[in-house]
Amino acid sequence: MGRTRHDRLDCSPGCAVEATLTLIDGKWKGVVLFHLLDGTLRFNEIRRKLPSVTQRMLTHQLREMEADGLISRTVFPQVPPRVDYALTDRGRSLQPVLMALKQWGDANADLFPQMKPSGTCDAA
Amino acid sequence: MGRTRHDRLDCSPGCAVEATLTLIDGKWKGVVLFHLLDGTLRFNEIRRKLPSVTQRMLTHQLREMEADGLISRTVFPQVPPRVDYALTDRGRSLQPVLMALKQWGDANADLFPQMKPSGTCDAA
DNA sequence: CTGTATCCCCCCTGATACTG
DNA sequence: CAGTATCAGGGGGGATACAG
Repeated sequence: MGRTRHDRLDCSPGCAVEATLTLIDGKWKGVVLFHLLDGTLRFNEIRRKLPSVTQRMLTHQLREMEADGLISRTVFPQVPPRVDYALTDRGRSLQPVLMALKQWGDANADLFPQMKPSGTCDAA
Repeated sequence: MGRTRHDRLDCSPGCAVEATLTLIDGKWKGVVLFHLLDGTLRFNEIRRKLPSVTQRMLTHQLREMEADGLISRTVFPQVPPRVDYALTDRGRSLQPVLMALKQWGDANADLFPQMKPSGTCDAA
């Protein structure tokens, strides 16, 4: 079945915290969602924004987020193929969470020596 | 060295999102931080709040959060031993992030069938 | 009470090649 | 362009026993 990823949930008052985390952790998910806040993106457009993600992993993470109802996947029957990814309403509702994560990360950039200051990135 | 956990960081405009996630994902970290918002806790007090965490994992996660400067660890040289865990200023600054995660989780509880409504948990 | 130490397994993740 | 298939490795995580 499809819900095995959420088995880590126990039931304590803070379980909703972990529940949300199970949806957005996993390598790249947070960044992908963040970029989709700006609008629909094609597969390779997302790929270009994540310099070191592999094709296999990106596909996998996108499929999981689709299964969780966070993003939508639209296939255009063309040659060459075209697939658009966009946030669903539920995915977009994560915006406050994503912005909180980003703001904290920027404010504590000293913890992440390999993270360049916001705005100086290669994908900017 | 101690920073290998953060190797997943690439440099794209959303990298701060992933950066923050590397600190609070990992099983139980989010919930532990959430509970520590209410005040200092002893090792076994935390353990009681996480019904299914193993001793080994809890120790490990606590050590990582300590290394990341999110929590402080105070050892009282007593028999039996006593160890207090508390949020550092940096850890407490995660409050907006943690609350955003919790609010979203509660608002989307339908995604997590095994999560009982907030307030009905065994540890309440 | 608060941990370490040891063993072990599964899955996440990567590398590479192939396909419609 | 947008994937899938396959092989392989490393580490996250669990169970259990032991220690100060």
